[in-house]
Amino acid sequence: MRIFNTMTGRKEDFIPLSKDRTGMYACGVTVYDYSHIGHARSAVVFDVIKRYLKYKGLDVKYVRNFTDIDDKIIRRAHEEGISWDAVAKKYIDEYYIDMDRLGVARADIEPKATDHIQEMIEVIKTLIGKGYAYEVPEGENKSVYFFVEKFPEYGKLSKKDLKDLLSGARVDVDERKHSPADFALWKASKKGEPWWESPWGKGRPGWHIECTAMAIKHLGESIDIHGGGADLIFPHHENEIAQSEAYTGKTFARYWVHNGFITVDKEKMSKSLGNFFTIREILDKYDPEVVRLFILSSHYRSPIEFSNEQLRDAESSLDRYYSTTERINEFLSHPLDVRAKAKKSAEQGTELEAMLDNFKDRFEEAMDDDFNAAMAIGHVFELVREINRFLDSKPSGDTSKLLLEKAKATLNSAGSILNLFGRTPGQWNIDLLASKGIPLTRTDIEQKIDDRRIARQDKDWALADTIRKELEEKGVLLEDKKSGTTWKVKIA
RNA sequence: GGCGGCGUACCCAAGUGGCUAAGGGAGAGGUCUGCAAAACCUCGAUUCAGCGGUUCGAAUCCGCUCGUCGCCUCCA
Repeated sequence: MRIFNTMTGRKEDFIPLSKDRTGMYACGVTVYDYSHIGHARSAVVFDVIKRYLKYKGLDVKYVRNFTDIDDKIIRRAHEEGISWDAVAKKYIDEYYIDMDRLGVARADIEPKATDHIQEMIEVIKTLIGKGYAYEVPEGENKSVYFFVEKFPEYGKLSKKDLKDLLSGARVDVDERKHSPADFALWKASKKGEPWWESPWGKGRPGWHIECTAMAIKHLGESIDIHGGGADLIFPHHENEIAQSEAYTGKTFARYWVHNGFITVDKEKMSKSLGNFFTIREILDKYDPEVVRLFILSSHYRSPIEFSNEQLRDAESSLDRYYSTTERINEFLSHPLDVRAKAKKSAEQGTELEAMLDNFKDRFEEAMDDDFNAAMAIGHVFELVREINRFLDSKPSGDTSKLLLEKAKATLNSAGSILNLFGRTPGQWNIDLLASKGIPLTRTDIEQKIDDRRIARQDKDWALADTIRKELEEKGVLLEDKKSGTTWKVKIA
C-alpha cells in the first residue's frame, strides 16, 4: 500500500510502526457553526481511509478531535447570547447529524480540547523547561509562546524557510514575541473570556497545542497517519510538529495526509469568502449518498469543483448502479425465465466471470495506490456495465443464477468498503421521492401502475400513456418489463 | 515577492515510462418496446496547455514558457 506523504512530497510504501496497531489522527472541526461541504469532504475521505485500512486487516485506532474552545466560538457565544460551551455543544450535535447522514462513522476516540487542559499544561511546562517556550506577562496573567527559532526543522512540512516567513509582512508584529513566527501555546485570559487555572494564571490553550496533547495521549508519541485539510499544513500542522517533536524528541507523525479543497468558480470554498454551502443545504436537494459519491469520485488530493451539474452526474451514476441491482434482483427472483439464446449467454458469462474473478485485485490495486477511490469506483461501474451486458443476453439456468449471485456479492463488498451502494433499489427510489420533494408515496404510484396495467390489458394505449405522462411530469418514470411495470424517480 | 499544486475529449475524471489513454454525464445512430423508459451496441481525444530535452520508447521523467489555483493570516 502506498500513501502520498506531504512531508516528502511523494508516494511511499505504508509501513505501520507496529504490526498490530495503526494510529491515525485527523484534525476535526472547530464547532462554532454548521459544517460546510468542505468539512464533509475531509470527514468522508478519512472515513474511507480508516475503513480501507481496517479492511486490509490493520487494527486502526482513529482519533478525530473537536476544537471546542477558540476565538470564533467565543465570538459566536456573544452573538447568540449563550455560553461558549453551549455553542460548542450545539454544533457538535449538528455535526453528528450531518455526518450520520453522510455515512461517516464515528472515530474510535473523539476528544475535545477542553477535556485535555491538564495534558496541554503538562506539555507546555515541559516545553518551557526545555527552552522551547517562553512566558510573556499580560496583566495579572501570562501567555506562553513557542520559540520557533529553537526548532531548526521548523518549516519542514510546509517547505517554508523561516527567513522567508520572518520577512513576510503578513505575520502579526507583536512586540511581546521574540519572533513574529512564534505562536501561542497558552493565551492569558482577557476580560469576559473563558479561562482555566494554570501555572501562568487564568488562561486558555492556543489552537495547535490541543492536537499535540490529544494525539500523544490517545495514540502515543509517534503516530502513523496524521491528516486534515490541505489548509492545515501551515501553520497548524507545522506548529504541531514543532511542539510535539520538541516535547518528545521523536518523529510525531510518519505519514502526513492532506485532502484537497472544494472550490466554487475555481476558488476555494471558505467561510471568509462567503462562497460556501452547508452540508444540510445540499442535503435538502440531494440524497446523502449522492454527496458521498460526488466526493469520492475525485481523488482525495485533487480539488473538486462544486456544482449542481457535478452533483447531478453523481446522482445519475448512482441511479445507474441501483437500476442494475434492480435488474439482478429481478433475475434472481425469476431464475427460470425463457431459455432463449442460451448459447450466447454462456459466452457472455465467461466475460462476466473473468471480470468477477479479478475484481477484488483491481479494486484493491486502486485503493492501495494512495486510496484512489475514484478509480476503484470506476471499476465498480465497469462491472455494472458487464453485468448489464450479461443480463441483456437473456441468461438462464443455475449457472447464470450463481454468477449473478456472485456479482451481487462482489458489488456489495466493494460498496461496503466505501460505505456506498448499501441500499436496495426500492429504498433508493423511495428516498429519492423525499430528496426531490415529489409529493407521491409508493402506494400512490403503485395504484397508478395498477390502473395503467388494466388500461394496457384493454389496449387503451391513450389512457396508459396519459397515466405514464402524469407521473413523469411529477418526476416518476415507469418501466414496462415482462414481469410487470416498475417505477423509478427521474434523474436530472 | 517566496513556496507548492494543477492543466487529459463538449463537461467531470482515472491514468505518473511500453499492449487499443479507465469510468461517468451530455450528444448522434441502432437494437429492444404497443409507444416509451431502462439496458445494450456503434460513433467520438492519432492525442494528453505550449515548446524543447532525456530515452529504443513519455500524457507519464527533466527544463523553460503560458494559464490557473492554493499556502505564506482563522480555515477541512
